[in-house]
Amino acid sequence: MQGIFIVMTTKKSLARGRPRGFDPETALETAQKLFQEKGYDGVGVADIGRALGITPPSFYNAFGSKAALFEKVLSRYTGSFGRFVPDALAGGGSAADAVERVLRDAARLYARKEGIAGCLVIDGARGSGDAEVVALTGRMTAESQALIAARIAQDSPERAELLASIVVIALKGLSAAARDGASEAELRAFAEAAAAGFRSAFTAR
Amino acid sequence: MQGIFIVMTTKKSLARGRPRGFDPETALETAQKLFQEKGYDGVGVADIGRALGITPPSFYNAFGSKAALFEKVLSRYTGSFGRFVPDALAGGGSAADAVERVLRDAARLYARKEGIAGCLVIDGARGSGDAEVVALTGRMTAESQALIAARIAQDSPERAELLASIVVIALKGLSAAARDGASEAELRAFAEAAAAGFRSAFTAR
DNA sequence: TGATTTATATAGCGATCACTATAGAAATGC
DNA sequence: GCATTTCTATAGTGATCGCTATATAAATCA
Repeated sequence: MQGIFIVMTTKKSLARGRPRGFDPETALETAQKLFQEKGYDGVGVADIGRALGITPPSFYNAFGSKAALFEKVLSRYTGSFGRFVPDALAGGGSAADAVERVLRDAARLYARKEGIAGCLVIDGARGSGDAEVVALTGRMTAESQALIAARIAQDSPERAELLASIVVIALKGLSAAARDGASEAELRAFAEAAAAGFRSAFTAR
Repeated sequence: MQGIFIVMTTKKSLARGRPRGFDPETALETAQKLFQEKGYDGVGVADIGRALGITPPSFYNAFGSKAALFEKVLSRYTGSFGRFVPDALAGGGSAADAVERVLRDAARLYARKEGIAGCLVIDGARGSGDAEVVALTGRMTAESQALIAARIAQDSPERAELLASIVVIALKGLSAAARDGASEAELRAFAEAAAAGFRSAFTAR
């Protein structure tokens, strides 16, 4: 009897002690919006607490630290919104076709919607004074770049690294421009041009 | 007699009072390096004072405020380093040729040299909590975009605005990537691809 | 020399930051 | 009922931020 319960409850705990007054998943969603609007340094723990209706001790009991919360938010982000990169790469056609899908999707997804614009991984910690979170987002960007390079390498193993860096620089331009208020039409126009430019670099030689 | 002196000395004053213990022009240069390394929010007045060997009262007596100093630094920046945009636009050939020069020069100039990378106007205040300096750099970026649009309009008046936004998004990508540590080879490869992409967008239709 | 002007340094202001010590509230196990 | 466990709020920690009040040092003018 007991064994069954133990197996079924390894996740949520047996609800001993006072229950939480807020939903951690909702909290991650709220924190993601805040981080994406104002950047890592622009969001204070007090801001998050106010948005969630909780006080600092509850925050630290649930998440450990501001940096740890940001890491959880980033993980959630790459698992949902950020899936468009591997998804676009997984489609058919040449590497140039795959890159074109990546850039077009980025233009569509990065465009401002309800106050949110750009990529949290690329720009969420940009300019932050916290070296730890800057390094974290840098590693995550490098991981996406590696995914892109791996796809390009299927068609052009020699120049995959350099060609992938071209795509990532374009994504950084799209994210920065979106955060600066560029319209979706402008982002789309750039994505088309960048895709054409990539195709010419990809085809050349 | 007095009138002549007044006209001749509106700038440097007649050296009444105790003279400055530091050179304001050198201070602007030092501050520019600091702002470009760490961004507006990343540089404290104490940092600048330490680098110049002066104390806060001297700083505020000379520059008024941190934001005012940043504005002076930006003005100095656009008059020297930032001249590459109007200079590249002023050359011959088509608008696509002019844009290609802009992008190539940006790749070369934005690449990290002595710890400095990217564009101070584009990224110097990115993510800052100071709305005033963010608005200032935004206006300055818009001015450069207007210059680019004006050149494109000579060849393609209908689509000049959208085409100019493509160029600025590319510049934002170059600046962000340079600050993230991209090599000059990567920046150049992107600039070539972006120039080719712009040419295809410019020629189309 | 003495008054005036300007720049300097010491010290500290109020605000904000991430974070925490302490204690009380709300659940379960026995 | 009572102990245990967990989450909660009040209040405040030390550090850092941009900036300044006060007083003094160093120059010129009369």
